[in-house]
Amino acid sequence: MDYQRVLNAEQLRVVTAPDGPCVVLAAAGTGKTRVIVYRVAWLIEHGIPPERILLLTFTNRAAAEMLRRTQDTVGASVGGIWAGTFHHFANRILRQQAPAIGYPQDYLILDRDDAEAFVRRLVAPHHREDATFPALHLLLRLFSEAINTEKPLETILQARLPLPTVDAAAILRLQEQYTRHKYEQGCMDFDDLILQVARLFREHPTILRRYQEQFLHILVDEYQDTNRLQAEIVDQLSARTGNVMVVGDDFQSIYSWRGADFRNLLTFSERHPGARTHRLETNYRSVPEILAVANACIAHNPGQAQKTLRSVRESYRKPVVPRVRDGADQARYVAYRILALRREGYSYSDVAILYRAHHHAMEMELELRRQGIPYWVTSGLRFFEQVHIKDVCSILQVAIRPTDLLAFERLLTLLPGVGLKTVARIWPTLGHRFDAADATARTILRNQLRPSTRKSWDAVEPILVSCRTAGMDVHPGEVLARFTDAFYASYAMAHFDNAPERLDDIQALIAYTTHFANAEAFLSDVALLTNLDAEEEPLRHPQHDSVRLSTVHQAKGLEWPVVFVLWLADGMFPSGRTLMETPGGEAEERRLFYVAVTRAKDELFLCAPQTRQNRDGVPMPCLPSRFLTELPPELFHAEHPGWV
DNA sequence: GTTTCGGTTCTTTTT
DNA sequence: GAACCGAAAC
Repeated sequence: MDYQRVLNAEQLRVVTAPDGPCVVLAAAGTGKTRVIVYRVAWLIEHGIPPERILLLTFTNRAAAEMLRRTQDTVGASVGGIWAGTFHHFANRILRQQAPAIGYPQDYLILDRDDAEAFVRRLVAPHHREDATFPALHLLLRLFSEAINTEKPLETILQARLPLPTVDAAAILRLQEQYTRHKYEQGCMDFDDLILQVARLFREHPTILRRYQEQFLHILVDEYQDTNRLQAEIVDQLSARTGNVMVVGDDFQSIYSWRGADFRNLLTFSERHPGARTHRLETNYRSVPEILAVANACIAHNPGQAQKTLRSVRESYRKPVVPRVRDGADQARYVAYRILALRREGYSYSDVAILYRAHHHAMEMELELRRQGIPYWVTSGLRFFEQVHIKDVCSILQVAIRPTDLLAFERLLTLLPGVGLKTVARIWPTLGHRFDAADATARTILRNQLRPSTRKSWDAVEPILVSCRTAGMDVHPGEVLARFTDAFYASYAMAHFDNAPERLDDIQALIAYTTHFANAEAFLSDVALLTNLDAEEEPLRHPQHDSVRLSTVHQAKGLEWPVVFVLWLADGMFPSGRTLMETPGGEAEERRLFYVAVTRAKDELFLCAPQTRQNRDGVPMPCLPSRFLTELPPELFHAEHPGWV
C-alpha cells in the first residue's frame, strides 16, 4: 500500500505514528474515518493480527462502515477485529465474564421500554396518582444521568427538579429498589453494561490483564463523546501496552447531556504521559463559504481547542438565509428549492433536511408528500423499539428464556381477551416460569384461557414447542416467519391501520436475522441494535433516491451536497429548555449548529421562520436564532420572496 | 372484573 | 405517533 499517495501529510503522520498513546484532533470533514481505516490497515500490514485490534465507535453504522472500508483497503479479511460501540464491546465481555460479578451469563438487556416496565412495578400507587411525581421516563433519565455523570442522584434531583413538592427521598428509594430488582432478575440496562464492565476491570485484575494482553492496539472514534466511565475503560485496557489512539473533535461534542465530557479529549495527554498530539485541519468536504460560517460560529465558544478549517475546494456560493414567514412557508420553500436543485442535476439523495427535534419536521413531511418528493425520516423511535418488532421478538424470548416475565406478558397479551391481570394471575400458577417443552405447563396455561382465546393460542403454541425441541439449532428468522404467518399478520391487520408497512418491517427483520447463528445470539444483541445496519437500509427503503430527514444528532458523521437546516428560531434551535436547564447549554447548542453546518458540501440553506404557531394554532412572532444573528451578515446571501 | 376503545396530551437530543 | 386515562363493551 502506497500510503504517501493516498494521504496528505497530516493524515500520513497519524496513520504511520509509532507505538504509544496518541490523540488526534480531527476537525469536521478532514478525513477522520479515512485516517482510522488506513491506520487499521497499516497495523495489519505490520503484523498485528486483526483479533488483537479493538476499534470503539459511537454507532453500529460507523463500525460497519470502517470495517468495510478497511477490508477494501487491506484486501484480506478483517472480520476478526473487535469493532463496535462501547455497549457492544461491554456486552461481548460480560457474556463471558458476568458470573465474576454476580450476574448470570444469560443476563437480559433491558431496553428503554423494558426498564420503564420494571420501574412501573416499583412505583408506589400513591405516587402514580400524584401528578407532581415525575413520570417514569423522566425518572429513568435522571437515574441514567446520575450514572453517566458519576454524580449523586441527590445532586441531579436538585438541579432538574427544584420544586420543593417533589418527594426526593422516595425517588432515591425507588432507584435503590430498581437497582436491586435488576440485579435479582439478572438484568442490565444500557448504563449497567458500561458500569459493570468498569467494575469488572476494577475488581478483577486477572480478567483485566487478559484483555490488556489481547488488545495490542486500541482505537477510539468520536472520543469527545465518551463519558468518564468509558474513558476509564479505555485507560484500563491500554494501561499495559500504551497503544491507544483516540480521535475526536471537541467542536462536535453534542452528547454532554448523556454524560459525555469533551475534556476527556483535551486532558488525554495528562492522563497518558508522552502522548503525541496530531491535528487534522484540511477540510475536503465543504466549499470555503460554508467553512467561513462554521469557523465564525465556533469562535463564539471560548475554552475549546481552537482549530481553523482550511478548505481545499474552489469558491462557490454563500449559504442562503431565506426569508420565510412561518413553518408552512418554510416547508414550501424547501420543497421548491429541492425541485429546482434537481433540475440543476442533483438527485434527491444529495439532499438532507436537518432540525433540532424530531417534531420540527412535521410540516416538512406533509409538504414533501404533497409535492411527491420521496423522502425518508430517521425517526425518534429506533427500529427495534417499535411495537410490532418487539411483539414478534417476544415469541423467541419466551422460547429461549422461560423465566422472562416481560416477554411472556407481551406474548400473552397479544391474544384476544388477555390483559395484564390475566397474565398476573396465570404466571404464579406456572411457578413463575413457562417452559413450552413441558407438557404439564402447557396444560396449566391452556386451561386458564377462555375458549375464544384458546383458538388463537392454538396457532402459537406449536411454534413455541418446536422451537424448544429444536434447542440451539433453532433459526430465529424461521420462527419469526412462522409466527407472523400463523398469527401476527392477522393481528396486525386488525390492530394497526398501517399494517402493511409494519409487516414489511417484520420481513426486513427476518432477512436480518441471517446475520446470526442462532436465536440466542440474535436476542443477546437485539437490545443493542439501533437500526438495521446501513447495508440493510435499502431493504426498508426500496425507493433509493430520496431526501433524508434527520435530527442534527443523527446526522453526525454524515455529509450531503445540499443541506437545509429548519427552524433556526431562538427557543427552537437553540432549544429553550437546554438554555434554561443546563449550564453550558448555549455552548453545546452552538456546537450542534456547527455540526449541522459542516454536514454540507456545496450548498447550505438556513431557514429562520418569523413566526411559529403556539399550541392553539395562533401565530407567535419569534426571533431568528442567535447562531445566525451573532455572525457577520456578509457571510450569507439573504434571499427574499419571489420564489412562489 | 377485565379488556378494549376512544379521546387527550405531549414531543430534545440516544447507546 | 404513542403513552395515558377514563368509559364502554365483553
